[in-house]
Amino acid sequence: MHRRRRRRGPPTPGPPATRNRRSPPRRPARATRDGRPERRVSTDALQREIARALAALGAPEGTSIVLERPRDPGFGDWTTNVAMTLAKPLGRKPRDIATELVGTLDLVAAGVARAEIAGPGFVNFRLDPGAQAAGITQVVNAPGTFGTGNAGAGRQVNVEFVSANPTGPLHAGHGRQAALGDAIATLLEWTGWRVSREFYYNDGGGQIENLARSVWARLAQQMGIDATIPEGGYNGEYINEIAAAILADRGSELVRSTIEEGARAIAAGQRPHEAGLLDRLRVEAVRALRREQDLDMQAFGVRFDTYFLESSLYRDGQVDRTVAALRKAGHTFEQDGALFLRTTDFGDDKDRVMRKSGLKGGEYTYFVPDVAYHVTKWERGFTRAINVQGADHHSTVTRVRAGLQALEMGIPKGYPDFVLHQMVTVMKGGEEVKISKRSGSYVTVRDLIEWVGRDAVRYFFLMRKGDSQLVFDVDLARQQNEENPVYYIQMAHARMCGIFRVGEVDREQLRATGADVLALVEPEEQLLVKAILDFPALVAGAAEALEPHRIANWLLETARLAHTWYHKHHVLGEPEPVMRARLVLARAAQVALRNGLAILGISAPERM
RNA sequence: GCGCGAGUAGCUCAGCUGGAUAGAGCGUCGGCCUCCGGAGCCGAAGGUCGUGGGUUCGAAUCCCGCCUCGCGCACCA
Repeated sequence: MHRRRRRRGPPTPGPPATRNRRSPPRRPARATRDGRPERRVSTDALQREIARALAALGAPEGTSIVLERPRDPGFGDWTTNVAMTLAKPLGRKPRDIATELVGTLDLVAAGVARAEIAGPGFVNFRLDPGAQAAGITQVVNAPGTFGTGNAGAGRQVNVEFVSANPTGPLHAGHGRQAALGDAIATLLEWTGWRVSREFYYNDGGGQIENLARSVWARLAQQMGIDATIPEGGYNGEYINEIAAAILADRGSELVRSTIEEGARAIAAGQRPHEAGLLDRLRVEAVRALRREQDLDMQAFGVRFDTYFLESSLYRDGQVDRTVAALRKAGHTFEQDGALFLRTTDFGDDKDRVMRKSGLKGGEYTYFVPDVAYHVTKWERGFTRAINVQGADHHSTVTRVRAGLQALEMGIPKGYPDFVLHQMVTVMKGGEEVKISKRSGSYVTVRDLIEWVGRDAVRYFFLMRKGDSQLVFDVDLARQQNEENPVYYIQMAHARMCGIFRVGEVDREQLRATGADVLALVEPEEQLLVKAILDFPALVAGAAEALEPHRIANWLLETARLAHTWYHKHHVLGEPEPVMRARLVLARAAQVALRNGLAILGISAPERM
């Protein structure tokens, strides 16, 4: 799919803004692996009581008690495997330990209705249905913060993504990266990190040179002069458009004569000596393409806090400083006229060239500014940095990290984090849309947005984990029915809103107490309640793993439960306590769906 | 050849960092329904989790070998 992409972005920094900051709910001392803020009250009590009972049983100090949701709801609301993990240390059978544990437990103090032993030694706990539902009152009472956490504790993190070369429009692969990077950034914001979204722009190097020469050739052709796109150049129609724009603007005789000379030089495989004109074309072309890419990202609803230019690294001496530091640290050597970095000292399988030999032009290779760039991230105070890239660039991972280690400036070994995603295939009209590198034709982000809309593009790029190759089914994405997962989820949200609209109840003003939801006893209601209450832990887990697809899956499942509930039970017109309880549930479901969609950058319409 | 990723139901994919009888959607088969807002709902069939070992109370999940597919392996970015 995407070939020579990646490598980063346009200008105008802005204040290192943070968005979507939410007040940080605290997390339990160490309840479950991921903490379940909304259930904290009940699990903390349960946790404490189990710890007390285990101590009485003679369990070793510091035995970790893991409370989990059983996969099968038939097993109860919470389960623990301590009896099995203690089997070895205590030298007893898991079920015997479990039996004694249950006998010692004070169920009332633990806040559970029932405890039972099952399978090889699980202890399952069932909460009172009313107590279970009580959790959702917190959702309606504090809808804005539902799902937020504070694992980040206000620390700074830099998320770099898209970072396309300014050599062409953004294609489907960039779209996946934009959706992924933006969602990861939002996930981190929701869990208490101060996030800066960054786009690194490779506005130097050989690719840009090829771009300038390609524009030159098209310009010449448009003026009726014989010229060909150079080897490694760009053939896309957009080059013609850029050339046409330049021509319309400055097609003077002077320009014409210089172009003629330049075209002859290029044809002879030489660099045109009218470097001034080539430089101008480069500037024009880069500016035009950056503007296009900006418009694409804007249409996609992605905003960056910082656009970082590779050229600035040269201009302000960061590249030279980095090279000097690497030499000083003693990990460089010269060979065959080139300067090498001994990256093999840091896990690379081969030493890498930093500065090309004179024969090859004597310039720095891309990886030097890359290292210099990451040094600036560190120096700008980002103790954590995440790079979202296509898997076709995974070879840079070791290289950049090795370069940072070689500097011996205290940057951690795994810095930065990398999130790599696999390729994208676009299906349309039942067949794969082939890309042609030669002709420069491929599916752009803008094409996709025009075909199916921003929301669907986002969802389809986020519904699979990054490790999997992704098939983007345009025909499915544009459907306006339940087969389309985006439509299905948004419809669930709209339905919840519809209840309030028809009932003429202001859902924003709705507040609840535990007593209000005691009537939520139907199985469909219990399932929906559970799914909603799982949301905060889900967000925490997805943020930690940097896996937004978990949110997408949860949304689909929760939407399903909401539809099921909606079809089976009525809200309006029911007796007062039931209607009241169901309104609370409808509101909680609406809030949970809305917040989940917000993390993925997808709108939550009130009606469809 | 080396590195990374993937291999789970007919198809597309989940599987929450080692748990109980491996799940969902679509498709197939059988039945029900027409209700705040739109054909939705219930059930069934369908699996040697690529494969062979190992680790342990317990493996789709962790380790090793092999097979298949994708991506990468530049003095390109």
